[in-house]
Amino acid sequence: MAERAGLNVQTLRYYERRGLLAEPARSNGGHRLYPDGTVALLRVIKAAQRLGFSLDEVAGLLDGGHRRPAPDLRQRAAGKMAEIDRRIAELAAVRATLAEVIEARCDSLTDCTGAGCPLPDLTGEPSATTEATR
Amino acid sequence: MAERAGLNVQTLRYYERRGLLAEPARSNGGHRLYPDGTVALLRVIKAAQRLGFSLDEVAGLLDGGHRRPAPDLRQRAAGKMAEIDRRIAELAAVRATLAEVIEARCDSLTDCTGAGCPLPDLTGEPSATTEATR
DNA sequence: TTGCATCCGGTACCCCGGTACAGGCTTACG
DNA sequence: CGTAAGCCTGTACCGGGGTACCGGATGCAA
Repeated sequence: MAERAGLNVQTLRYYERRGLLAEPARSNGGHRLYPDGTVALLRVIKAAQRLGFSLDEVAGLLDGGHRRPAPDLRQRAAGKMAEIDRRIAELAAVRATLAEVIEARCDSLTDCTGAGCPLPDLTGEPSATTEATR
Repeated sequence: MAERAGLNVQTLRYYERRGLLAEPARSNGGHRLYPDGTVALLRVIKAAQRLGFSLDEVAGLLDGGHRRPAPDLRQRAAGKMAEIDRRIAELAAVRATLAEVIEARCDSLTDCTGAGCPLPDLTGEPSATTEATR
């Protein structure tokens, strides 16, 4: 199974523990007998992960989807998209600050000689300049 | 010290272990006596962290900055910016796919009835449709 | 001097998504 | 029937950034 799905055996068992895979039937000797469609299910799980859902969230999506025809997926996708937008915005802000650091030719975290170095602001330091400007 | 810097005491000791703070002098009884400027240093560390540097990277930046006048900071900031650009690009791709999922009105991860549902593609599933279209 | 807050070192635990290893049992193939 | 490959459970570990708890020692003020 693991081979067919391109996953580690331990990962399958991990998913089982996390509730993503139902406990499968067993052979007399105790070996897991996976039902048809398990490969497809695992691919769905990986796809959902790539969309930014955590394993717990994927478990919820799978459980919900089986019982109700629920518009849950759409709702959760929308929520996830908002979350991703927030993360993108954060990263964009960080990126902008890094650009300033580079542009100001900052040369040290602690004693930057560059003009317009944005580092003092970032530290929340109550500098003379900051005080004076308000 | 921890109180003045707004950090947990354990965090200070953790930074010491990680090499971000030099081992401070001790009182007779063994209590740490932090030198002046430690609050400022901790603020710098937090600022660098906000810029996306890991603790190891911050340690490197601090060490380097003390000895050489090195343009290291600029170089590393540029590298970090590229890294952040990559992460933003990944998130943008995920965001786009989520938008498709929402637009196609997908209702289930496993049995989506929406037209143009992008999920099959994501799973890497060798579907009949996919086969036919090439 | 006494009392209480705080610090000390050491160790263990948190989240997240897995991965590895040990020691033993089962299954499939020849 | 023998043997090797593969599975079984249980437990421990990875990385990153901390946090919590323990028993004991210290520091400072009244």
